[in-house]
Amino acid sequence: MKCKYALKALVVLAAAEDKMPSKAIAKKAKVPEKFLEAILTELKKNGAITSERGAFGGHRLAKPPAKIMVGHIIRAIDGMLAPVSCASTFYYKKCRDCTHEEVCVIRHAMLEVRNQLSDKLDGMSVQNLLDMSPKQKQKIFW
Amino acid sequence: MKCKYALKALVVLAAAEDKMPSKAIAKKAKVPEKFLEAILTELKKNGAITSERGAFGGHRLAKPPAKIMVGHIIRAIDGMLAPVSCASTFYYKKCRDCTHEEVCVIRHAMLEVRNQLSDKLDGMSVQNLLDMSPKQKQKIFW
DNA sequence: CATATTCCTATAGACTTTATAGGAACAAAG
DNA sequence: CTTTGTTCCTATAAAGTCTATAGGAATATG
Repeated sequence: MKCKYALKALVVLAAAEDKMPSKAIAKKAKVPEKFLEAILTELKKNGAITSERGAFGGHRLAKPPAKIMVGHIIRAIDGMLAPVSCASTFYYKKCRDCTHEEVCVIRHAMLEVRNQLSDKLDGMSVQNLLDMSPKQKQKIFW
Repeated sequence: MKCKYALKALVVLAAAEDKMPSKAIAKKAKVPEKFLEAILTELKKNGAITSERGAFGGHRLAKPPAKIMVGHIIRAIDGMLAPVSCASTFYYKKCRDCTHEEVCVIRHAMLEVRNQLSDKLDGMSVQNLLDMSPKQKQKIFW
């Protein structure tokens, strides 16, 4: 959910013409307000969005939506893409239950899975998401 | 872990020449005994293995390892492959936060992901896992 | 009957998920 | 300088999932 909410928020921001307060994003994205606040903070830390405080403050994308990659966001919010930590590039960690990692058949298999997954996810941008929406005036994304 | 343990148990059984008691599998696979017991029960329900009770009982594969698919096992143990339930084929469930599923951009994107994932995982058998192990007498899989 | 095993049920600690609540810090407008 | 609308920060918490552990009933063999 958290990850999904993050992506929804980014799509809303990508479609918006100006900065938006979290309340407005929450409404458009149908995400619990306070929960979204925390997510936006994470997205900011991650460099995907920027924010302005105070009255008439709000959030906006930090870069063009075509440069914000879904894989990057998922890693920031959810953690590793790989099914097992020993097959992760960005969150590598040794397994307790395998001693000969070089020959571990589970690891080899899961490396293949993780590579395919990251190819897909790192090649998919927020702009791509936006483009999946059918062309119409009243934008409904979900 | 659970899923990984299940796959490890299946690889051990695939490499074995005869039925094996759970204790022996646990040792070879380096999986907690009692936990493995529960997993083997699930694998049996799923049709991947058969078992015999009593002294000299044990577990064996229910079919040739080339016909036991990793995707099938993961679904049985972990549940859906899809990142979101609305994009799952076998575990479909409507999201609360999306009303127009047909146009939902998140769902469309995650459908692509789940399709690639299931192609990979449903095309990978326990035999394939076994074949990833380097050829040598003393079989060490992990 | 003794032994080795699967099978079944219950329990439990730690962690993750999915939030909610309350208020401090900040910025703009009147 | 007060009001209003924000972000930002910290704490709390209910529910669920994960990762087992424990104990023993049922079953099969010799």
